[in-house]
Amino acid sequence: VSQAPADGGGAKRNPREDMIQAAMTLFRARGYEGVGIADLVAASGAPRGSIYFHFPGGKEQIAVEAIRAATEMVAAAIEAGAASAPTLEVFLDMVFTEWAKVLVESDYEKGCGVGIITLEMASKSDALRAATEGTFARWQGIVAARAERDGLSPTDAARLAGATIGAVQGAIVVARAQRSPAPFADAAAGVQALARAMKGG
Amino acid sequence: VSQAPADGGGAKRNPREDMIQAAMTLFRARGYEGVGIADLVAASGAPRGSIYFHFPGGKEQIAVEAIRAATEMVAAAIEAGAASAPTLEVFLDMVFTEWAKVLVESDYEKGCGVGIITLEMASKSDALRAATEGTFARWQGIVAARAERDGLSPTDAARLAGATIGAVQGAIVVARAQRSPAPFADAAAGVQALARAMKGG
Amino acid sequence: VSQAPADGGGAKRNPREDMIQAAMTLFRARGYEGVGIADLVAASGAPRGSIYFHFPGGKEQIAVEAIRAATEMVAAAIEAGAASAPTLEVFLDMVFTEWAKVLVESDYEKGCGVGIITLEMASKSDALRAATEGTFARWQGIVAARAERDGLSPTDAARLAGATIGAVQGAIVVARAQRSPAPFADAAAGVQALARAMKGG
Amino acid sequence: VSQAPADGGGAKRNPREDMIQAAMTLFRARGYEGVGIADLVAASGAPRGSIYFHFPGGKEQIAVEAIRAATEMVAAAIEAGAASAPTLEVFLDMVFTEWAKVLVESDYEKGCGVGIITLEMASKSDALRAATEGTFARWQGIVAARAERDGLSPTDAARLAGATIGAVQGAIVVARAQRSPAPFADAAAGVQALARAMKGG
DNA sequence: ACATCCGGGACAGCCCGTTCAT
DNA sequence: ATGAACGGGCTGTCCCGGATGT
Repeated sequence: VSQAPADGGGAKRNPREDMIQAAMTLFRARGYEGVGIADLVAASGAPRGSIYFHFPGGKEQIAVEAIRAATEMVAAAIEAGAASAPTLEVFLDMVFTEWAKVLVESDYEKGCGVGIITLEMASKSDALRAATEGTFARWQGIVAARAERDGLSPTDAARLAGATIGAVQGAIVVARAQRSPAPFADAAAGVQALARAMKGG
Repeated sequence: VSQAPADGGGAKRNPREDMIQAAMTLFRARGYEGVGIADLVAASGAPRGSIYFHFPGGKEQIAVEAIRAATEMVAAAIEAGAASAPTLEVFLDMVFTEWAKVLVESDYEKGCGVGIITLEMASKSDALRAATEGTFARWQGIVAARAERDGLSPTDAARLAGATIGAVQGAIVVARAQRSPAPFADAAAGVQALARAMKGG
Repeated sequence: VSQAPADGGGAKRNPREDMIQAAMTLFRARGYEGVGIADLVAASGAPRGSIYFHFPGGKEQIAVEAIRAATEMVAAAIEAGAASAPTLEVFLDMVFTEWAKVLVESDYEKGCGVGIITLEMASKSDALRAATEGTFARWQGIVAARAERDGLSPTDAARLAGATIGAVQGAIVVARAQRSPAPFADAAAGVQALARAMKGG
Repeated sequence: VSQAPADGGGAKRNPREDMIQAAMTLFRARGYEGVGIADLVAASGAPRGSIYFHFPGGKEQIAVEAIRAATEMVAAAIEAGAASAPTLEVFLDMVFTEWAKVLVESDYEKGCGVGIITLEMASKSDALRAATEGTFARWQGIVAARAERDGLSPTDAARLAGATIGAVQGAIVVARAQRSPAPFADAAAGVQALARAMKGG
């Protein structure tokens, strides 16, 4: 990244970073077990031989780093929304709308890589489970902070944020099964009702 | 196993049924790709040689039938709750509480087999995706019917039911990541707020 | 084996047996680590897909069974020599002479598979080490029995047999390094001297 | 490490020498194929990148130099024994006793690196085979010289020395298989009988 | 109808010995 | 003299058919 001063824009960058990007993309669609190292190599264009130089921990380490990257990428998007939205309700709507758009525009192939890795691997690899744990806590914290900004108590804000993060994950599951964005609207309704109740009460 | 009506004394039942039961159990914990045919054979005690006699469609067919069996098993539990609960709010609480109990008592190993298969396989096998689609619609229908019984309009009932089913799936994801039942409480709060708003409005 | 009634003599037999035979041959020349599963498949003509049906323990199990087969094959040869030789000294000479012939005729490629596996794997796999332990004890027992038949005490016979088995293994090592049968002559001289001393004493 | 003459305080010595020492140690226990470059780097602490600067011939060259170093190290020990022992018989006993001690004290992990490389690589690399050839000739020469000093003819001395070197190699093999020092006693008996016969004759 | 042995490629993740840019 | 990077090959295991009984 640093030593590419005059790069038109389409050239290859760090093979290590390419691998993580490819992992994020493929895990989102096909899960951890459904993606092989060979797929990651093919998708990233990274050289096969240096995988275990960059990632001595193997596929699991790649996934951990992909989870971290995805965590920050999504966190940045949520934070941008939280900063730009005039009210909490608008912000929450943005969250569900944006996720629905991701699903629809990818023809329901792109889900949440962290969610799928959680379900597949939580019982098998504690390293992966721990990585996913941090992800949801991170996202929840951003939502809670925005909620507090609108006057909610820390307790209420945490609860609302937990409901939001969970509702998104669930909507992704049902939306992919039904090939429909409707679950996001349903989920948004629940979270919005909670937000209103907390504000009104 | 539990509803065996007149079995002389612990003898083997239908090997076909045993396989489906084993598949349900294993898929819930480790996902579709994480469970091999050998695991199913070992867990079910079914004869290895006749798998492709009973299930010509192979592993995918086993999963489809396991999804159908799980769909009906969970549907029966939800219907029992819907019939016994005095109010919609109590019923909704029961749903989240029961699911939380499943997670906690299995040390967060048992999730929802349909949810995990959805995320893993929706992009790969339309047969599996279609099976999961029916599952969520079925469960949602039961919840919606109970909501209508409490006076909600069909439109509101469907939305509330959709929020409920999605919130459960999402809570499972986050609960497994965090090894905590808290996400179910958060999710319940959102759904309850929506139910109250619909009743009050 | 059973369903090949009218087989001229050169046709394929049990693929399991073929694999073990190939393993014996290849391990003798190149050692355990120097021979891959692919080599065994190529040399034996056995089907690749059923290796782990016949040998669930993998390469190690193949080696254990190859060691057992080699043990018995050599034991049979030693026993034949022990039975046919008129005196202990003639028998001992036969042992060294026969082994020297194996080395020379194979251009010093064929050694003792058990010896090489011992040196390579004794510190890594106790299953393999234990298999080799039995091999040398078995061979030593045959030699000792022949020595007792010539009047040696059990103590002397065991010692002489131990010296013989060890001397053969050592002669194989040095002969392969020097591409010469001379080490067998030297080794035989030592063992013969011991036999004579025991008889004379 | 031990003979470091004027080293300020435990600092690193020649990385080239460290690599050879590590190779000797590891090859003795696990063989040539069983030791990887990474193991050598880890055990020696030498920088990974400069291996092919110091050893352009790669792993094979490292092994050749390790063989040469081991040859001289053992030769020095044998020569010391030959010089100090009052008689040929005492000297021979020392050889077997010392080797037995090496095996026992290392829990049968340390063998003769030259012997194992011979068996593994004689058919694959003539460079390695040739190196091992010189080793055994060197050791044999020292033993023969000591035997001549006790009055044996050059012919007898060479034969006795050959028997000795071979018997040691063989005893190492059997001792590692059986986790017992007994093979050294058996081997010593044979060689001692030969020495006595030659002297007496 | 039902069960079994065996066969069949393909590919999984991992690690090897080696070389390049500096 | 070296950290970074590389192509190839390792063992193990996958899901799945034929051939063969019973």
